Amino acid sequence: MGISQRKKKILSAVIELYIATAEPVGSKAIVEKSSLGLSSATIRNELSELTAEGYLEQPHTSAGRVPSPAGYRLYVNELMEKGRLSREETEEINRSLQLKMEQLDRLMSDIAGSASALTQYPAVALAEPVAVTAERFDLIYVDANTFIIVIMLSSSAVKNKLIRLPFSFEQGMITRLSAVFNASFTGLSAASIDASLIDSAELACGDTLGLVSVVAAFTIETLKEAATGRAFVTGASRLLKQPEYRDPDRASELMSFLSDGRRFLELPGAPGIGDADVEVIIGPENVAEELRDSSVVIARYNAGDNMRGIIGVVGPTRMDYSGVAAKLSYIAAGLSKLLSSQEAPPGFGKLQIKGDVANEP
Amino acid sequence: MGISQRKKKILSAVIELYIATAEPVGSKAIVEKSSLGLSSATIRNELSELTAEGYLEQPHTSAGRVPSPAGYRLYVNELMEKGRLSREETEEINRSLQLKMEQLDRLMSDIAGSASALTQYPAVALAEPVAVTAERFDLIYVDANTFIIVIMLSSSAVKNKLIRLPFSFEQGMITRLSAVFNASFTGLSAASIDASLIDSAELACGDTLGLVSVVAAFTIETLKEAATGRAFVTGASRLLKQPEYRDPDRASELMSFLSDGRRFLELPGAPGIGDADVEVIIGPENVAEELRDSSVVIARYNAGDNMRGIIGVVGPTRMDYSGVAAKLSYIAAGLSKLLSSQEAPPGFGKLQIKGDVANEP
DNA sequence: TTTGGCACTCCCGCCTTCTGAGTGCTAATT
DNA sequence: AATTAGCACTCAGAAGGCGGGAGTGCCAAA
Repeated sequence: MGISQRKKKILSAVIELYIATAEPVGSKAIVEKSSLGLSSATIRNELSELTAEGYLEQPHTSAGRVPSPAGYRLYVNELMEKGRLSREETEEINRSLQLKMEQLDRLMSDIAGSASALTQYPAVALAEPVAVTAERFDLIYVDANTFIIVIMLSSSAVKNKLIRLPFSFEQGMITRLSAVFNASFTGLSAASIDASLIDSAELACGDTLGLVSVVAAFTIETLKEAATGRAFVTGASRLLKQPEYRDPDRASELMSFLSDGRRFLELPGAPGIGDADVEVIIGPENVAEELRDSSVVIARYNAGDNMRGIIGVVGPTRMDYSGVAAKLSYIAAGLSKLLSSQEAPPGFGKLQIKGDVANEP
Repeated sequence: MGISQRKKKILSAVIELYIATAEPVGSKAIVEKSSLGLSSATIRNELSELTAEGYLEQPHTSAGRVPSPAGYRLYVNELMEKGRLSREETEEINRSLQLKMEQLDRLMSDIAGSASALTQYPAVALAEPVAVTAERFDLIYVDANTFIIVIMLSSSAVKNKLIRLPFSFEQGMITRLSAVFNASFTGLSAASIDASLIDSAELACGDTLGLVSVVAAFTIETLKEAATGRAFVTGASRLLKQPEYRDPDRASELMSFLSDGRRFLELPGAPGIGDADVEVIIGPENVAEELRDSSVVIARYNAGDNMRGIIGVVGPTRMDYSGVAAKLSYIAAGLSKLLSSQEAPPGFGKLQIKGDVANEP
């Protein structure tokens, strides 16, 4: 059973005022701000019904009203106008997306950084773990004690390591290693690389020095690493600027939660109504205890089948849902496009360069 | 002109009590705690002299005494016993140092993490920028649209990137590129790679597709990247647990400072008395405005000539200098050893592996 | 159904008082 | 001469009391 149109307007007004001021809003404030031609008394009646219905709360008898989680939920689901981004904001986002792609880590932390800067709330960027295998091995002989392992993963990421050993080996051995690894270690998960596989590879190469073990160890390490979600948190200090976190205990609790970014993987609970690209989780809806009186806005990004992840923003329940959602959604969309395009790009590389070099006369 | 032995003892007592309780210490507390057989009246006399000499401060007339920066300085320089680490602590440190070395980034952030966990203050790990050049190029042909750039730097770090282009090229071209880059791009700084160099390289390879530009751009990017200091900050939230940062404004100020880790590079000001391995910077001695009423303990680490850096801890001036200094110094020493040994290691690789594989039956 | 009016509630900021820890000084003791 | 006991004094912080004012709820009139 819905509520009247007028009530919805009033509820929106309360929420928007509260978002702006962080203070309980009274009937008078609504009359002044929202221009529906009603008197404060009428508003009061409606307010008290909205309170009875659970959409608003009263901190104490003679205070104004504050939205309840249910109120926010209604607002987010039905009432909120989709925020629009200003020209400057989209430009800002585009700029940070166009940043260097070299390291995924760096990109993600930049993204988290600009999400945080843009929303003025702490932000988290995380990559969900994905199963990968090694696609291709290249071993580069540098000198008698040194070689480089280069592994290309099924995700198209490339990892490498310089190995310098206290004993020497021949270039031919490295070539053989390379062939053997390409033949028998590709397409495997970390778990399926076991001692017997290593033994037979040693046999195949005629390796008595343990080189196979060295390469295998790096392979395992790399695969495991790739299969681990990574998280980047930025802007935690912005939390302290919000009045609701002036209580150091509260702030501290949330901060500790934030500082272990991986805990964010717990969050995206029941995939919302139709799995919208942006999800809003309000206060008590959160599974994590520490977030019970904070809200989270999450956007998913997608890069082919090889990578997917989340960017999220944390703030007080009184949060500018509309603006934050719009920004995150824009960022996530851009990120998806960018990451997919890396897989099969336009003239990206070339253009990028010309610019770079030109700036370096 | 020194001060009497007894005064020093009293000063130490004040500082240690204050470190422990965070509250101004009175004459009575000293009598109870430190067991020199004196009455509170005697202590009071001494206290008032120490105050006159500037080693102590009085928040207000009828409060106890609090150490002044000068007092802390004296304590750190002369009075403080070198903290000893417990068995558990050294083990903890060793464990985190033995962690995977794969990524320097990861290692550094782990180190910052354990420094912070151990001291219960926020910690920063940073690598000072070092000039590097490319030492060796390897280009790996993957398929007609794809190749991998592998660059070995003078720091022995290896960087790579997968390049996928919307047009095709031949394997021979990649081979030629590789030769040309090894011939003319090694030993150069980012700044000395310019358009004319690229043009002549294009000529030398017969490259009309812009492949040279792609590789050159990545080279420049990589060199610049390597020449940029990196910073990792962890445990900022622990700050909020300290009573002196219960004021959200103060906390917020310091947090913002911390969140830009690079600002730490400003810190190690005048290389202290004899450039000890651990440096303590007390309150107003800090150049950075935001740190004027916080203290910083810094330890340097060194890894050959290729890398050096700092790990540091930030806290209130009332900080357990002795313990923190001991821990940082231990970590820095371990880090130096570890990083140098990577350059010319023992059986490191092999042993590491056997263990790893064994754990994976 | 809406509105003006009015009594009522109760938080918040302000002021006052009170308490107790701690000081500084003086006089007595060793 | 150094140390100690004793005592008056200071002052921050807690506790309590007192309006002011924003806001409510209800009633009666439009």
